[in-house]
Amino acid sequence: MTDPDVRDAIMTATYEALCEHGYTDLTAQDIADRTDKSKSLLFYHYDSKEDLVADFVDYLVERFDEWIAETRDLTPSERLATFVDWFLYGSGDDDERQSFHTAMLEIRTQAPYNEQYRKELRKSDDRLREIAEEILRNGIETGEFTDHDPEETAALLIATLDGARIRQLTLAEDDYIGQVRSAMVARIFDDILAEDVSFPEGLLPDEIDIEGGVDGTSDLGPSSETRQPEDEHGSSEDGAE
Amino acid sequence: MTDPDVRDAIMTATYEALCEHGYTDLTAQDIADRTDKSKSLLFYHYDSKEDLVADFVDYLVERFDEWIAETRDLTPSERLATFVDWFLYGSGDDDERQSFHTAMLEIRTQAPYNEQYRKELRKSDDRLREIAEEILRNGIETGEFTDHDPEETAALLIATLDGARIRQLTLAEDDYIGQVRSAMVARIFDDILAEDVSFPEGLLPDEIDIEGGVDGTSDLGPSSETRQPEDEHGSSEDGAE
Amino acid sequence: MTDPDVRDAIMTATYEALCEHGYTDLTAQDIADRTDKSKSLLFYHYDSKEDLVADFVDYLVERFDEWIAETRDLTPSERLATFVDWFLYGSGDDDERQSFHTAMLEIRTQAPYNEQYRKELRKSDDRLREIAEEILRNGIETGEFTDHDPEETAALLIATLDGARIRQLTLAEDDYIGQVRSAMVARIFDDILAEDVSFPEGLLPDEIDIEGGVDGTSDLGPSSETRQPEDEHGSSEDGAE
Amino acid sequence: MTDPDVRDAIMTATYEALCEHGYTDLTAQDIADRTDKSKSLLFYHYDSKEDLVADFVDYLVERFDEWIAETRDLTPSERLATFVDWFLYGSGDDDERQSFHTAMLEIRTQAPYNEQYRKELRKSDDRLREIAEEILRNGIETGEFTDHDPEETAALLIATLDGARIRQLTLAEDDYIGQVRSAMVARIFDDILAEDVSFPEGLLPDEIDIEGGVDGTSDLGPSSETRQPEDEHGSSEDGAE
DNA sequence: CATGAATGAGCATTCATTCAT
DNA sequence: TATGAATGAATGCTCATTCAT
Repeated sequence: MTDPDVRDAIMTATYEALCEHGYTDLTAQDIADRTDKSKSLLFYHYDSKEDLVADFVDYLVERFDEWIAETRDLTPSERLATFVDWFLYGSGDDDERQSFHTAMLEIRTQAPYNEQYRKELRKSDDRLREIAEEILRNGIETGEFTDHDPEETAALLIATLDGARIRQLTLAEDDYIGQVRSAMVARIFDDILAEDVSFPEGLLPDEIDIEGGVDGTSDLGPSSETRQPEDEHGSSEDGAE
Repeated sequence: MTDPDVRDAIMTATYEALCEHGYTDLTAQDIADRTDKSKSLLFYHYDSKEDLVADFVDYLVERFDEWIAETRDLTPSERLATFVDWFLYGSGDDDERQSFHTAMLEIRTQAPYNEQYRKELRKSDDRLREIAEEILRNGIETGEFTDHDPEETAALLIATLDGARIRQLTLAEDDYIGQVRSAMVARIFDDILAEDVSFPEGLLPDEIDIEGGVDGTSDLGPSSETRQPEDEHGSSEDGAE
Repeated sequence: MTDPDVRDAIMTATYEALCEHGYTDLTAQDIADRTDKSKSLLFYHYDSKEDLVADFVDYLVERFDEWIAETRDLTPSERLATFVDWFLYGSGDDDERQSFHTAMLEIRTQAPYNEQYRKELRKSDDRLREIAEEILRNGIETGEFTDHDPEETAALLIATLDGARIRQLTLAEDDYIGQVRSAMVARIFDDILAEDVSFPEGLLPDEIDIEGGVDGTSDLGPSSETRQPEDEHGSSEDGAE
Repeated sequence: MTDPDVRDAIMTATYEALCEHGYTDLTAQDIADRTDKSKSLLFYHYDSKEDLVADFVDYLVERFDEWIAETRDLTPSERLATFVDWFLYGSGDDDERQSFHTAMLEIRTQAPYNEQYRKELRKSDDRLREIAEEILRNGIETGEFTDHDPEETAALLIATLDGARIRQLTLAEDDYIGQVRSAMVARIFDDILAEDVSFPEGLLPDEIDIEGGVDGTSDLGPSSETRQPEDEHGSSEDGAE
């Protein structure tokens, strides 16, 4: 894989195919069809479909890291809010986002059976927890957050965020995520934020762009616009003081 | 499906097959192999494999309801602790439990693509939320819990529990669940429990027995013993006062 | 494989496909095409193509044993001559016979790489050597053959016969087999046969019928006729006195 | 193919790949991997894989001729013994030799389906028979051998040798070759050798070196040592008087 | 009810060969 | 010469589902 364009093309095609078919029904053909290349080429570049998907997970981590870098300049509470909303609402248009997270959940679901996926996913999750802890720790240092155990809180935070998202995806018809978000602000962040700090309205920076390009010409969706959480979650500021 | 014994046999076989192969690799043959009947018979009783799995989810709800009935006599805080530990630690031996939840997660993962699964799973989830809300509401009534919005709290609680379990299953190597549990007790229950009430040490009643039998002769594991959470979560009472 | 008709059908189809394509280019489809059944059925009855071919070799041994039984009543020297000509000229029409032996040789060729084939082929070869030794031993007992080491002679005999056939198949344009046959009669049998015994003109009993039927309606070739070696080998009796 | 070094490199690689994978599983990649060149280059030098293999057979004949030239100075009975042992035991270490002959047998097996291979193999075989006849004819002239038909005897001899080797390769677990060798000495050579001549203990001259180099730096194995047949065949002189 | 046999639609993967550079 | 990238045509095998009995 000497040519990064080809990898990008395959990764983008994989992303699209995952959104459309889900992991369980993902075939090599589905991926190739979203490429101007042949199915055989996939196996020229990867030893197996599994390898390809594992690389896809890795690719996502790279995109995530790029995105995280963009939030460095925000204050801890802003970063926290950004993090939460990115987690809960993500990037891409609504349908695509749901499709994508569904597919990713399917891949996670295979982790117990699949060493390779497990390894990549853990790598990705380690980054996630590191970032969350870093944000909390910074907040404690700057005095924006009350003193608490950042590791434990990060674990709780991410469990809740992940659970909320997964449940929204797999079960809910109503705005389950919004409900959890307010509860989280009220019950968890209220304890964490210092007296005079309120939980900022979510503001996402440039989204994670799967395609990795800068011009947003990807057909992965209108990925360069700043996303706002839907209105019903706007109640956050009310619940946060 | 006129004969309930046959249904039980098929459901038990499905459970075992799911534990062993996971949903993605579950074949009709796998199920039939765990039965003294033939593969064709499955299609005599169900129109498709999908139908069979959907019925399996329904079957689980029935078992859940039976199990819930057994907790009616506990105090709200006891029921809450029981609920939490059942959710996080479940029934069955350790391996089986994990296998089972992994397989169930796979099925949930299909919900976005599968109307039928979605319907059954929502039914199951509705029961779950009802129970959680009921427990919280009862606690408020008896004064064991402080006044709060039970629906929102239930949503938060379940999101966290679900997220913790899923993350333990799909990502964690360490005792992630234990970490989340303590954080939850410290940050969420502390607010909920009235001044003089502490979070009880988890005590599970008779477990949900998938097999539904009363004699416990099933090979689904030693399912009738009362389970205790592992030691590291026993710290709950410490963190809850 | 409860129904022997199906096995027979598959074996016959395998025989024909082997004759036509050779082992190297034998595909499951080729076999299925010579059946009124589907390709999938082959894998219903056999776990793999390899298993099927191994069973085919076994099937041949069964046919061989049936054929051998028919020669029990001949005198040792007659049996020897029959054995030699069966080995060198075999059954079936000329083209088919060659094709078949070629395919069998390909299978033998895989033995060093394939445990399963090796096992079946050895079984088949053990029968062959047993029969040859039995013939020689009987001849010594009846005084038709001079005293010699039957095991060693059988080894030499079969090596020569096998080599001759293989070389005819893979290399020769001329009547190489005939040449070897006369030389064998002159140089080997001359020593073995007692003073007053001459090597009988080859006379094959009913041929080995791959199909195993009794009516010869198989399309495996006109297999029930008594075969005679081609004329040019008729010189055998000349060289043997 | 202007550069003989490239041809040598490809031929050597082909030899090694054949030993390791056998003909049936020989891929162009396998050959290229044993070269410092790319797979595409093979198709630059040869129109097809088949062409390459055909050239490989031709290459072997060239090596054989070089080797034969070295035996010119021996007496006919010495050359005969050398020829026999070269045929039965060949050159190279034990494993390699077997692997190689197995692969060659696979190629021979394709001859009936493949004009090109057939042509090359016949050329190679013609040389073999010529040499055998030449040795026998010389022996008759010098009086070392009794008068007999050299062509017929050569045919018999080679059939037996070839059969023995092939059977050892594809079937035998025991020392089948040794058994045939003694029988051959006792039953065939005894008739051929003049009264006062005994079959010499096999002595191989410099072996055929596939690589064709003179310095023996090839990793084809320690190919320049004189090989001796295994002990159990040393009984030849005993059986030959 | 119950089943063994049967099948069609796929699917991941392989590999000789081609081609632009 | 030389190669990395690319591909079409197969191939063995799987599995939900059907059906005759």
